[in-house]
Amino acid sequence: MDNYLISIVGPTGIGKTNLSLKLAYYFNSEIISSDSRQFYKEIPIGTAAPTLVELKSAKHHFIHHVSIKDNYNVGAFQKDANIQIEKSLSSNPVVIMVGGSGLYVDAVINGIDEFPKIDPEIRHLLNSQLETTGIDKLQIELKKLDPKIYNSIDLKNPQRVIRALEICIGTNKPYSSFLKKKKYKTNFKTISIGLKAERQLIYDRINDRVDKMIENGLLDEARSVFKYRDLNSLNTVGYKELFNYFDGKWTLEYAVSEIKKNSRRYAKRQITWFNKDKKTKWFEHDTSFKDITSYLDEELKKPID
RNA sequence: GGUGCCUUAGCUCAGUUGGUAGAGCAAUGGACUGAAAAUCCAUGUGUCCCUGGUUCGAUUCCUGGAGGCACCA
Repeated sequence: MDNYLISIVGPTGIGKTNLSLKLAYYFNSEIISSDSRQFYKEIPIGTAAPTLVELKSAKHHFIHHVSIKDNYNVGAFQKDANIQIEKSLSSNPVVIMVGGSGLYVDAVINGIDEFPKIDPEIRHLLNSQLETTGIDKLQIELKKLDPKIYNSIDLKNPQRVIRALEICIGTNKPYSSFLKKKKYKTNFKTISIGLKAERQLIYDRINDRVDKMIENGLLDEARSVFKYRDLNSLNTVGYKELFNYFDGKWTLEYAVSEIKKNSRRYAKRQITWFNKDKKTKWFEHDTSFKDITSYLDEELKKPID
């Protein structure tokens, strides 16, 4: 039998974790998490990470494996995940990947170009330039350093402009020169399945889940990382809003309703992203487990091309 | 029971000296190569409470009704 990565995608709160556990049991597989916030060990509640019991029911990777203080990103994840997937596949031909971070999922499945490490000071500098002189100056700078990328990225998006610039400045080469798009080779085939549901149901579940997080101690968790609020890892739904409450800027009630709203918007963006991949097979969230496994068993039987 | 004010988008409200309407928020669609639970772009949502009347034409003016709020009994 060939090696397979079964990737489970879908909006937050729809039941991906639960399905991954059942599939891990069914295939006797290990689980790779592709959730860019469940990586962080300090923030399990607000990121809806699997519980200790759930973590014990199957071998998990990339859950709580780094600290909010670490500078972790897609590139690092892609490398780490590929190594881990190889390892896991050596003992079982099927490995499960589950998570809602589209870019991270994509990096593992389709690859991502390599970029050299850049001194974080450059980004810091560019960010303060953005504050003082505005994005126009940065756009002009980018046009000079990399006219090719200037014509293809979203110039109104400061994060995109700054990323391209930091590469140009840090490497003395245009950002676009790193976009090799070379053929990405893995020794596994990917089967992608998605969970979907009516928008209203997704939203209702998100709202309920936020209330449960509060009951389960999200406030204490957020308070415990409050002093690290400026870290990128904490620019996260559930924390950034509570930080405003701790500051006295928002009431708790308002902060909670903002968490719900931002989670809803996040779910919407996830749906947009995952809809792009036409190879994903979508299942209603309440599809029976048997229907899902019979689909997967069929796919596993197909000859690899 | 009386008097006054209110009723317009999912919500809060603006507005039309009479020519079927617009803000904020919510929502919706989209983008995405190391910040991605991030960041960015785009888009509207309508029995203008009901009923008659005046008028070429009423959401707007007038009559009656319903609901809400306030004050007075």
